[in-house]
Amino acid sequence: MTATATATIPDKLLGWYDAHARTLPWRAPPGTPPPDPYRVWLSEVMLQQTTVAAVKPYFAKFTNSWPTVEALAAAPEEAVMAAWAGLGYYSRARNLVKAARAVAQRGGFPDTVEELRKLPGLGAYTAAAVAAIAFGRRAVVVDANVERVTARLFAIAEPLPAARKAIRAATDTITPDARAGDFAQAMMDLGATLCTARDPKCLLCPLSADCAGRATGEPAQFPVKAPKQAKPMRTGQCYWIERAGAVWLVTRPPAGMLGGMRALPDDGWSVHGNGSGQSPVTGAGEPLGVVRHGFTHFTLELSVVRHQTAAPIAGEGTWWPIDRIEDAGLPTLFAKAARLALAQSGEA
DNA sequence: CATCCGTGGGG
DNA sequence: TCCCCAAGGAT
Repeated sequence: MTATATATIPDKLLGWYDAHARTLPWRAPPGTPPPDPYRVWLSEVMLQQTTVAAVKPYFAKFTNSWPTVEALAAAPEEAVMAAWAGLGYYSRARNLVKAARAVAQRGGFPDTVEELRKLPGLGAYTAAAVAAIAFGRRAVVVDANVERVTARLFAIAEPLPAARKAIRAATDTITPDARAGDFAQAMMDLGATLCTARDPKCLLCPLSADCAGRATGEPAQFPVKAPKQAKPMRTGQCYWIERAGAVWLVTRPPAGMLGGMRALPDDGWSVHGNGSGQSPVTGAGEPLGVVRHGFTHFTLELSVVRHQTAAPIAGEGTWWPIDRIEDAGLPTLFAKAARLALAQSGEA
């Protein structure tokens, strides 16, 4: 019997990873010393529910502006929020600053899952990933890729999210003591490139002979998921208030939707079901059009209304130069609204 | 355990 | 156009 025939699942997977690992800016090649924990942590937080392609330019921008966790800890939160604009899930950016300051305060990153887990923004997944990838700890790393790979490998038929316990236990049984970081990344690479959600490429998979899901003939049925609810529609207004080449911007409350981000003033659509239609300025505005934007749990149709006024504006805010609007760090919804307003004034 | 929290790309 | 999905976490 050959070594290949008796190789274990982790051995086969690590062998595949040695030959096929993706090259990524935050990653060390297989078998080489681990990368800077700061870069591992930063990339893992950015990658939460976010694609590799979307993360790459942000990772470059952040490591360029703030090369170390100490540099990030010293940065104004406002600058970090603005740099994060467009990446989504903005509580990540707020927690990023908090965690960086805690790490700088204690003189470096903790190197165990238990201690990492205490940092804001690090849950079970991220704490395990950093411990394994940056510190070589044996940790059970389960993200959406691993969930899918493991559910197929063991043909786990229980639907998510209830199946998470069984999936974690099964992943634990195949996680090796050595090279746990490479193993975790190998599972994620396998899920991202071969064991994909639709149309898994079993013919190229190093684990196909071991895969109970493939043996069923329909590996793509795993993991089984509960049906999803339809997204409701909400409507609202936002206001492009101009005065002398500047536009009125506000900073949103720290918690809630787009929390802590700079924004155009609006009529409260994110708090109530629909917006009130109530402008912060008196007088009739000029309707510029509608921006449609999909959030996780509802779709928004946001009407953009222009006001030109010399009157003071109620509430806190700042007059932002319109020719520097790109630097305001607006989240995508308001960047779209601003684009609409600018296109309209270009025609005027 | 359920809900909230963004965004862009692919089928 | 619409739906699904992606290196989840906090409450």
